[in-house]
Amino acid sequence: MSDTEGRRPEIMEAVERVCRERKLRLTPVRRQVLELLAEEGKALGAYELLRKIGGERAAAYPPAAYRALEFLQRNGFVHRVRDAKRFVACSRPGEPHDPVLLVCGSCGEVEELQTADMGAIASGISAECGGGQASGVGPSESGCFLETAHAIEIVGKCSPCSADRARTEQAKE
Amino acid sequence: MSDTEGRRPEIMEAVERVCRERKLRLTPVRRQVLELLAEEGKALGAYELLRKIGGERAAAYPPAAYRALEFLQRNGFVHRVRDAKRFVACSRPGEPHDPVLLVCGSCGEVEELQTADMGAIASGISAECGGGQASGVGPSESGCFLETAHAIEIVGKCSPCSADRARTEQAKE
DNA sequence: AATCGTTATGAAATAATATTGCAATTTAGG
DNA sequence: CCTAAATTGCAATATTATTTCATAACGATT
Repeated sequence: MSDTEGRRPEIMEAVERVCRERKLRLTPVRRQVLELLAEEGKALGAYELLRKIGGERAAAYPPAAYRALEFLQRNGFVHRVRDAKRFVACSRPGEPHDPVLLVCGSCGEVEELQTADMGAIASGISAECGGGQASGVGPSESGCFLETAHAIEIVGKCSPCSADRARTEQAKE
Repeated sequence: MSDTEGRRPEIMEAVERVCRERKLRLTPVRRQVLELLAEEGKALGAYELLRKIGGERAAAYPPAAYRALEFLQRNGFVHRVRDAKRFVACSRPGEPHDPVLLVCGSCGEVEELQTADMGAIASGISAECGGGQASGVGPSESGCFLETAHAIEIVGKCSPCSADRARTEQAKE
């Protein structure tokens, strides 16, 4: 179902290695947030994480979660899913990449596509879109927007939800 | 700068026509919200709109804005920019399309690319991403996620902001 | 024109998400 | 040990968004 489901040990190990290499401080809070995300294998909200971390007590202290998440994002261990207002463990921590996130508008499931070449995707999109409609876009332009893209979110409907809907529609008849 | 800047009359006319055709009720609040967005030609937040609509009075009544925006979105007259928590007038109201939004992470400027074929973009992306990394993705799969995509947001950096940064970096030297 | 079901609006309250500012502590490095 | 930088604790607050219930407007049909 998820990219990281059941991969907690693998992910934690990779992140620890990267932190050693880059001399990053994977403090207890940061580690715990990442563990929770890797364990769940799905996108969680900041307040969900807070509740899991410290029960009633920590729930009153949002900045703890946001700060840990900020660190994890900055270093590519976690991606922010803006559409769903959630955060998800990166499925390939340490291998720097710009994420392409598929967000299911029905169930909130997030899937992460891997690419090292955002530029190629960008070219594909701007070619498909004609390129002439929006100014300053497209690989041929200087200062091209897409060449500097750093995050893509696609909202749609995942396979299970599509199936659910098909079943529902059928039931109506 | 923006897709809709200075196009308010044109946009309003198109929307009014579509509403007549489809027997949609473009009530005063809905019209006003759309006019504001078309006039500004950029993405605005719900509370910004509230303040512009009714001053202090309406600022205390969020649902008015959200309900109008919901109607406008549902009918394709406005797009929601989730990343920026803003809303922007559609540059081609009435021509149904799935939007591809380019959001500048620095200044919040939103540009709308036009495409009638989200599927082609999706194919491009999943081909570029290998398709094998994420399960259930890619045109070859049944129940493919991307074929049902209905919104794409790309966060990056617009040309002016890229230029700004270049200048700043230069100044540092 | 009266009725009726649907759709839209008014209003208060509250939920959910996110940030700011400052003080205290911890850490890494010299 | 000492210092500068990074991190954490904590309170308060800002911002965005939704829920609930009651009232009002619309429009199709009689």
